[in-house]
Amino acid sequence: MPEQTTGPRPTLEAVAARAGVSRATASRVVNGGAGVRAPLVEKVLRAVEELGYVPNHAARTLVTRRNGAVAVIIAEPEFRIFSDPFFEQQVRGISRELTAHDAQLVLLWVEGPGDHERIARYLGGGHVDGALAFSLHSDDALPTVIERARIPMVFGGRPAPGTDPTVPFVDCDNRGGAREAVRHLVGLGRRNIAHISGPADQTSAIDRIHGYRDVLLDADPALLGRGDFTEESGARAMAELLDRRPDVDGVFVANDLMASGALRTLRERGVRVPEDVAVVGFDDMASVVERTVPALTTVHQDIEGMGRLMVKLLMRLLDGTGAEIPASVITPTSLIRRASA
Amino acid sequence: MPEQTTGPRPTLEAVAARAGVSRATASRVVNGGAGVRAPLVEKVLRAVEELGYVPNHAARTLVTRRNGAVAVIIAEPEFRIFSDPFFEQQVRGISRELTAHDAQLVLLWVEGPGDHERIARYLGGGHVDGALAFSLHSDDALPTVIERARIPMVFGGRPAPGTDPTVPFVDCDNRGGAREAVRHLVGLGRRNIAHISGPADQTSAIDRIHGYRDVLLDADPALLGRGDFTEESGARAMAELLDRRPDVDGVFVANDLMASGALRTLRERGVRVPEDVAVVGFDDMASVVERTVPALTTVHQDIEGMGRLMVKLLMRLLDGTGAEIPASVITPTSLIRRASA
DNA sequence: CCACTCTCTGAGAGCGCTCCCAGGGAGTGG
DNA sequence: CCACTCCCTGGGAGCGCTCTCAGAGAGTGG
Repeated sequence: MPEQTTGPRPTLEAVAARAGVSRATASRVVNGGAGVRAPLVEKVLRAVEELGYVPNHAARTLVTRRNGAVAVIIAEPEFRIFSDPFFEQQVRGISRELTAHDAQLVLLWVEGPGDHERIARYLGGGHVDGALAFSLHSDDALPTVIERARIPMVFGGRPAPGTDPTVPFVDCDNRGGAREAVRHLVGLGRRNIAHISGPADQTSAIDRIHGYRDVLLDADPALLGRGDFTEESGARAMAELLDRRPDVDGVFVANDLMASGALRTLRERGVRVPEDVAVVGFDDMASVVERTVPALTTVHQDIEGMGRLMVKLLMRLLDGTGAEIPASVITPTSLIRRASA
Repeated sequence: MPEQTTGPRPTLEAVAARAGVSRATASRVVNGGAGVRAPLVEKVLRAVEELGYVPNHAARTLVTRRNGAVAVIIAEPEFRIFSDPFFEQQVRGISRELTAHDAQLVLLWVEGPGDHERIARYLGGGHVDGALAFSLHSDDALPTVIERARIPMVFGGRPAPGTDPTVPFVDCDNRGGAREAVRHLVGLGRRNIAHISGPADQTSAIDRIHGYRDVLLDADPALLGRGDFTEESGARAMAELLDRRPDVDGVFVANDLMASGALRTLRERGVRVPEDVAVVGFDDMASVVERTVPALTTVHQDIEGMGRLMVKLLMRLLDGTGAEIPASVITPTSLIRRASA
C-alpha cells in the first residue's frame, strides 16, 4: 500500500534514496529494469510501492521527446458525425489499441475553418506524437492544414486525390465489397440491378460505384440513384428509381442506412423483398441491420478493426527510423446473407 | 511566414538570441508580455514569428505543474453511450469550453472494472489537471476509483448518494422540470396523469419521479410505469399502463425516447394524441422531437450548456486556492409546447 | 595470482522552460 | 544636479527525468 503521505509527489530521487541506489538505476528499473541485477530491481520496486511513486510525465517527455499521446482529429462539417455509430466503433477501436500501447487519446474537435489554425498549432507544438484523421469531403482544407504540421499521421478512409500520398491510410475494400454484393444479386438471377450511391465527393461512395460498374459494365444510367448516406435520401432515391425503372429487381445500396430507407419505400409501394426486389446494403451496422424488415443482406466491414489498424500503422511510423513509410492497408469485406437478398 | 528550417524546433533561447533579449524577457512576452516595454515585445514577437517558435509544452508543464489538459471519463457499462445524442451534445459543450480555456480534452474510455486501475494511475500520474465524469448507475465503483486519485473533478449529473459530496456536479432541474410538465397536463384538465419513469438507479430518473409526485401527491400507483430510457421500453410501459388504467388521459414520460415509444403504442391502439391522451416528454432531443407524430411537447434542458458549465466549474476549482469548493449547479429547464400536449 | 574483459552502477549533464531576485536605468522631487 | 524610488531586464537556479560515459566490481584465462 502506498503511504498516504500528503504533500508533493515523490520523485525518482526519493525512490532511489529509499532503495539505496542511484537515480539512474531507479530510472532503469522503472523503465523495465533491463541490465539491473535482480536484488536491486526488487529493492527499487519496493521503494516505488512504498512511496506510491508515479513518474512525472512532463519530465520524461522533456527528455525523451515522446509523450505517449495521439491526437484523433474529428472534423464536423456536418452534424451528427460523432453520434454516428460507424464513427463510434472506429473511435472505440482506436481507443482500445491506444490503451494497449499505453498511449493516450487526445480528442481534437474541429468545428470549422476557424479552428484550423488552432489545430495546426497544437499539432505542431509537440503535444502529441502523432495524429489520426478521417477522410473528409474532397474540398476540405483540413488535410492540408494537418500535413503542414509535419507530424506522423494516418488517415481513416482513403483520402481524396490531391492529399499527400505519403500519408498512409486504412480503408476497407469498398470496391471489392461492392463487386461481391452485385455479383450476389447477379447470382440470384436478377437482371435489372440498380445502385444507390453516396455523396460523390467521398471516396468510399466513389469506390462502391466503381465496384458496381466493375460487374455491370454497361448498366443503364437510369439504374443509378444517388443519396447522401442518410436513411431519408435512400428512401427518396429508391422511389425515383422505381419511377424510372419499374422493372428493377435488385438494388445494391451504398450503405445500410440508405438501404433501410429504400426498404421502407419498397414496403410502402407494396413491392416484396426479396421476391420482387432483392436488396443488399453496405457496412453491416448492427443498429440498422437488426431492425430492418426483412433483415438486410449487406457487406460487412470490420470497423473497429480498422480503427485498431490505424493505431498500429501510426505506431510503426513512430517507431520506425522515419525512412520507411508503412503501406496503407485495405481490409477485406465479406457478404453477410440475410433475408433481403 | 515561419522559416521552413528543417531540424530541431527553435527554443526560447533561440528566440531570445534573435530578438537580442534575455530568455526571461522572451518568456514573459510569450506568456502575455506583461511588464515588458512595447519595443521589446515587438522584437520578441517578430523573432517568434520568423523562427516559427512554438513553446515546448513538456518543459512548461514541468515547472508550472499545469499541463492544460482535462480528462473526460467515459464509462460504458451499457452499449451506445457514445452514440447517444445526449452525450454527444454534452461532450461538444465540454470541448468548446475547453478550447475557450486553451485546454485539451483527453478522452478516457472505461470499458469495465478492469480499466479502473489504469484510469486511477493515469489520473494520479498528473497527466491532466482535472477530470470530468458522468454520473452512473449507483452501483458503479468508478466514482470511488476516481476520487482516490485526489484530483480536481466535476460530475455531470447528480451523483448517486454515497459519492463524495465535496465533488461539485452540474445537473438540470430534473425535479422542477418534471413538476412543470405535470402541471401543464393538469392545466390541460387531465385527471388521470401517468408517469413512465427511467431506471431506478439513476438520479435523473428518480428526480423526475419526485417531480411528478410533488404535483400529484396521491396518484394511483397503477399510474406509474417503468422503462429504461429506451424507446422500446417506453412503448411497452405505455401498453401496460393502458391495460391497467384505460382511463389514462395524460402521460409524463421521463425522456423523449420513451415518449416516442409511448406515442407509437398509442397510435397502434388507436388512441388519439393529444385529444384522448396528452403526452409530455423530457430532454427536448432534436433528433427525436422533430420526428414524432404528433410533435412532442417536452421539457427542454440545455445539454451543451451543462457541458460548458462543467468545464467552468472545473476551471474555478483549478484556479482557486483549493480551499473554496464551487457549489454544484442546477440549470433551469423549460417546457416546450408542441402538439402532443 | 595478475591482467584483461565484461557487466553493472552512479555521477553528471542537460531537456526547455518559468520565476525569483538582484541590478541597472529612467524618472522625479528637493 | 543629486538622491531616491520605481519599473524593467537578465542571470541563474531548478522542475524531474533520461542517458551517456566512465569507473567499479566480478569473472575468466594464462
